[in-house]
Amino acid sequence: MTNELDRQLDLILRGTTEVIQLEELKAKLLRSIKEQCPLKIKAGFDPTAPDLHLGHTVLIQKLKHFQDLGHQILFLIGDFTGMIGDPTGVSETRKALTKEQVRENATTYQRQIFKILDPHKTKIVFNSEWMGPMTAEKVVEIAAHYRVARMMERDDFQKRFQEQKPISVHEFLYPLVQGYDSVALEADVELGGTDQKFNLLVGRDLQRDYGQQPQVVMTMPLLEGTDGVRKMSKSFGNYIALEDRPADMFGKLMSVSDELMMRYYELLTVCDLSEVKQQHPMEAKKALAEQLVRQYHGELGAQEAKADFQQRFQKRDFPDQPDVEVHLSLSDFSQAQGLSMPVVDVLMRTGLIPSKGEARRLLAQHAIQWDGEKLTDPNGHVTFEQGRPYPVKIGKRKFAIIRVEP
RNA sequence: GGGCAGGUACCCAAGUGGUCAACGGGGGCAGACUGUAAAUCUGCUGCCAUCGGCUUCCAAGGUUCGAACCCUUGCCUGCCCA
Repeated sequence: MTNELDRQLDLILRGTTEVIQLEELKAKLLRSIKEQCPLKIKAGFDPTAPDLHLGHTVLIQKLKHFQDLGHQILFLIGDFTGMIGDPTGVSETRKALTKEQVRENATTYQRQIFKILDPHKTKIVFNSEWMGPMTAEKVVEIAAHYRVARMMERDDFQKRFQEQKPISVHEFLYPLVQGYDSVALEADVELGGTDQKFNLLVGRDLQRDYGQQPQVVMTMPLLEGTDGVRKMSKSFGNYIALEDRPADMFGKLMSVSDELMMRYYELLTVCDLSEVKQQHPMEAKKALAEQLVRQYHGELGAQEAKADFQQRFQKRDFPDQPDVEVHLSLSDFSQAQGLSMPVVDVLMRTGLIPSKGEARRLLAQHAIQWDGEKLTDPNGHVTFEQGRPYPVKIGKRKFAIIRVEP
């Protein structure tokens, strides 16, 4: 039995930042083994961001570990919490999600997480289930379980308070609701990023107050985004989404610094790090990109992405698949000019450039290659031959084909 | 309820009557260099345009030849006092 405990602990503790309390975890595991009763493992997710990225997978992989060990995964979608709003200060008015949207987002979640988790063994729950019908009386009662001073212990509250930035009352409700979710689910363990530590701990306190065994809290490191500095997040734009096109995913992974690559290896794979270090960094990076793309897009996607990458960037060739193909017709040209058009207009037609000003800039900066030749005149024109495809390269990474149809 | 401070481009942040499409930093984009590395260096970074024009500095009014800058009201945020 101790063997089984060690075996489980080994996998569970891999990569975790902190476990509160380790002894409690051991006790729970032991009991679970003895009584053959799986532990309830809870992790909460925001319903407004069904666009999962690699940062989320650190946590999901950990859930997977628990799942493989036979425990019950509770994948909580915080639809109720999501309807109130998000606790990041400078928010605009957020639209309440409709039931349909929530259901839709849930489907999107499933599509993504089931690339990692086993759908048959994963229970998806919504906190609106118990929070929705809750009376105001009950809410007040829950709120009475927690003190403002303790609330203010939370880092970001404290920081914002000191910086004289706004904190809304409902933001205090956030940790409370999240904590109450643990009560409602009778969670044994809750997983979260290190930034969630405070919220996770509130769950422990509330469970204790409600006469339950407090959950064990496990925090996972936050994965740095592609900038290598800030945590991966959609709002920073430094993320690699699970549903990024294979080529994009591959490309984003390749442009990451060597240092960050090691971090990704550490948190996203089970590869032996010392072996990785033996390789040439570029080879190692390609292997990483290939491995991750394969996980989310399959073998074929991985191979295509790799080939596309090598062609586009390593050989600097025009890719087999341009980003867009533009078809012009004779009516796009004025009769007086024949088949000639200002370059700026042509570039706009690709939709790959936000404004004509941007197009001029790119021209002035020698970033436009037309049919194999650099164009540098912002006021220049190009002339077409009917039916012939013209390859255009915009900057380093955008490719288009333009053709005049009869 | 009262007093005070503040709301400027994607973010931070200068500017406080004309020389402001608005200093600087971050971010982004591009070029050089490369392993599409990262780091670094350089340039660009409201929109349209050949000069030049057009729409911006929370919102709406107002003063003025002229306002991001002054006045009024409103909205928003923080602090202090009750």
